[in-house]
Amino acid sequence: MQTETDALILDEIDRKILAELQEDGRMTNVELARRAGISPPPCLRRVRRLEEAGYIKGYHADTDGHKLGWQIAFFVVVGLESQKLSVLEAFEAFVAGWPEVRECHMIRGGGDFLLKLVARDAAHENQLTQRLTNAPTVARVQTLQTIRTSRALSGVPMDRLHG
Amino acid sequence: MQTETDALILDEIDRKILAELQEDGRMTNVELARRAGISPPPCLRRVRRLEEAGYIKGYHADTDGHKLGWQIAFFVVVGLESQKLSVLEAFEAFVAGWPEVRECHMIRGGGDFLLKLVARDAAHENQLTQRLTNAPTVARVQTLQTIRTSRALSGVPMDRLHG
DNA sequence: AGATGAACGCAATTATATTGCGTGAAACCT
DNA sequence: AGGTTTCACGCAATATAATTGCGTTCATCT
Repeated sequence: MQTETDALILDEIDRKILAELQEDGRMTNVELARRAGISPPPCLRRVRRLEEAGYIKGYHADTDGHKLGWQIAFFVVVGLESQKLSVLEAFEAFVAGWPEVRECHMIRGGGDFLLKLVARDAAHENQLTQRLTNAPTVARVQTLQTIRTSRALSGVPMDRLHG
Repeated sequence: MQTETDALILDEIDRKILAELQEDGRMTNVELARRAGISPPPCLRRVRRLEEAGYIKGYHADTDGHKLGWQIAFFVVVGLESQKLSVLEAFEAFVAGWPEVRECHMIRGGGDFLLKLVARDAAHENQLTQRLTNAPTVARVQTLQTIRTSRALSGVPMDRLHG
């Protein structure tokens, strides 16, 4: 789950395991083995191997943000005044301290970031947006507020892929 | 994990459980109970209750897309020609069939979507972008390609929140 | 005070995870 | 070809964990 070593050669069974765990990360190994068509011990060994090689980075419960009081999810495209690495990294470090920032992607072209944030309500969202706008080195802020999400799949497609 | 009924009153222990499972969704109930400060049976009952009430929507393995051959992750802001509900829903249905589309968010303002996609390589990315550009009712396409992701947290902040 | 309901924890049971080991198939020499 | 090494499998045994049943406690309500 952590060591992140080198590349493995994955076969059909490994892909099936990855697909199943991507779908239901809490499935028992017995059930997983049944679906993969092998017995539990080798199935568990494969899972461990995938974890140790970094193909599986972790497991997470998918919680309902709305029910937990986070009414708003929004994306922000942030443009910085500089493309210098030190400035980019400073910005990443700046938002790293905000619990509301759930994702931070550096975007091609230099000096731009796409953030995903959550907020408890509109006032909170405004506060966060303002904080970004007023942040040092931030030149431009574009907010994309989510109205509804029709799809939110975890991971990657697990069909027809190489090893 | 499915029934999605009404709202619950969550206490400190529930929040701790949610926080822990958000962080490590495959933790054993014994360990979870230890961290939550209660014994395993009531801990399991709480987890079931959270699942059944929809606070936990599922569990997923977090796989390494890059290692699995999905070299590129990118976001696309799509503008449609119309804001009519039928058109919006048709677009959602259109992309719902693409395995490369991992997220589809309708954005405030009407007629806009933010998609997250993965692609095996640059050619594949171009193909996907072209397919979107040429899609019926699509008026505008803006691609935001991810260079690197410094943060990708699942779920929501679990501190200082209400029930 | 007595009744009611909710949540706990213990103890017992059932199921799962994990380890050790022998076996067979395929790849690899020589 | 024959011998050897490697690798993954599955069985069987053991260690852990999940789950259930039940009695107790505590807070609330009447």
